[in-house]
Amino acid sequence: MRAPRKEHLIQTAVELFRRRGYHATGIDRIIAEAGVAKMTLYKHFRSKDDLIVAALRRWDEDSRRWLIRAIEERADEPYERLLALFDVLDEWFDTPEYGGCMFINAAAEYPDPTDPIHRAAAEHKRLFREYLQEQVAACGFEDPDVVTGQLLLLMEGAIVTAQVSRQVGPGEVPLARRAAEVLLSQASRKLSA
Amino acid sequence: MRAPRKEHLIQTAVELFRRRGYHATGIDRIIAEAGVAKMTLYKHFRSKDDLIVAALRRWDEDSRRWLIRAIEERADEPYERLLALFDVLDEWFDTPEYGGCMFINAAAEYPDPTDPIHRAAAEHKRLFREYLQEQVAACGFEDPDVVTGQLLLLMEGAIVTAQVSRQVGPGEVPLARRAAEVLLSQASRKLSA
DNA sequence: ACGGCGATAGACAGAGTAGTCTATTCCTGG
DNA sequence: CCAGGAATAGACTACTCTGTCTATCGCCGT
Repeated sequence: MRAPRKEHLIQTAVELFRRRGYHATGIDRIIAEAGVAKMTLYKHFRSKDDLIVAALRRWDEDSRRWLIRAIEERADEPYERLLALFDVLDEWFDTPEYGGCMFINAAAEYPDPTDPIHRAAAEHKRLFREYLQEQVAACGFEDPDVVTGQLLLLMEGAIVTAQVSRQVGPGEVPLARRAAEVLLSQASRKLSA
Repeated sequence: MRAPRKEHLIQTAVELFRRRGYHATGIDRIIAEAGVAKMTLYKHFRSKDDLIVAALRRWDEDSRRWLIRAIEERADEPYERLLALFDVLDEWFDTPEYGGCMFINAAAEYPDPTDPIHRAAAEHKRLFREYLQEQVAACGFEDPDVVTGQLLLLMEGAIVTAQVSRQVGPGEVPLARRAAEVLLSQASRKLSA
């Protein structure tokens, strides 16, 4: 085995940071949960911040992969995928331990935009935007930047609203989905398919 | 004077929590910045959490007042106010020390929805929704809940995107505003005015 | 069977945390 | 001018934090 401890450490860190937040999660808690010695952690990571960045990168990959796969399981056509995105969000929000988006939360706790942690969060958003924009472009919209940006606004809005106003939501997602349908139907396309 | 120290303390706490976050801001820092003794703080607040809640309530009032006033300075008609909201957001995002929404950030650092801090954050969102819904209702939309909810999704989405992807934004706000225009124009009204 | 290496537990440093307490000082009302 | 109450500085408790260091243990291949 190469570095199963490192992997396990990152995995544990992801879970704890997601559930409890960054400042609120101590190193001691992480190593206890991972069943690993402190020196092992500091052999693999220079600092806690370093571990946070690693956790963000790992969750970036995992969550994007999961999200994209879930979307593509539900819809083959790019246009339907844009709407399926919201159904997948719904599924996510319904998990009992839902605590918002790990990357938004990271940007909240590390406000300095030049901080590596904040940058890692921003990078995640950039990468998901790339995927979404591909789908939008495949639909033949005239202004894919605009359409993508608007869908992302609805998505982020739903994520945050579901996080802050937990119980209230009879469903932000149906709202977001309906809004997306209207926006897409009103956006001009290069050719009518 | 009745309790100017308490007021000043809350004001200082608001600024520090907004700029640096909650866990990252220590009691010592707050009293130093406010030029106040520690005992004075604990005479007025039972705990740090108590102070956080007080700061959130204060900022809830101040920010809502500021936001509503800014909207109503720009537009007299409810319909225009719904759009003016986004222009006001733009102004807000353009301040150099912009660090996102204090309430979203609080919900991120205190994920437990039963935590008084989290609840104070949710309460702010609820109260602003009330105002917005009045404006929407005044426009005569058939389903004011839906319209309000969709506008809020765009608003929250813009707030978060501006926070996370700082530099990138050639403007989430124009996007959000255009989306709002489309959604409003497509929503059915009871009577055509 | 044994040597070596990597992980272990856990002590430790140094700073920082929230919150309590005391002794002094300052300011105000009578 | 003086008494009283409130705010002050700052010591202090009891933890917790990140990060370092050491001494021991266990497992591996040879």
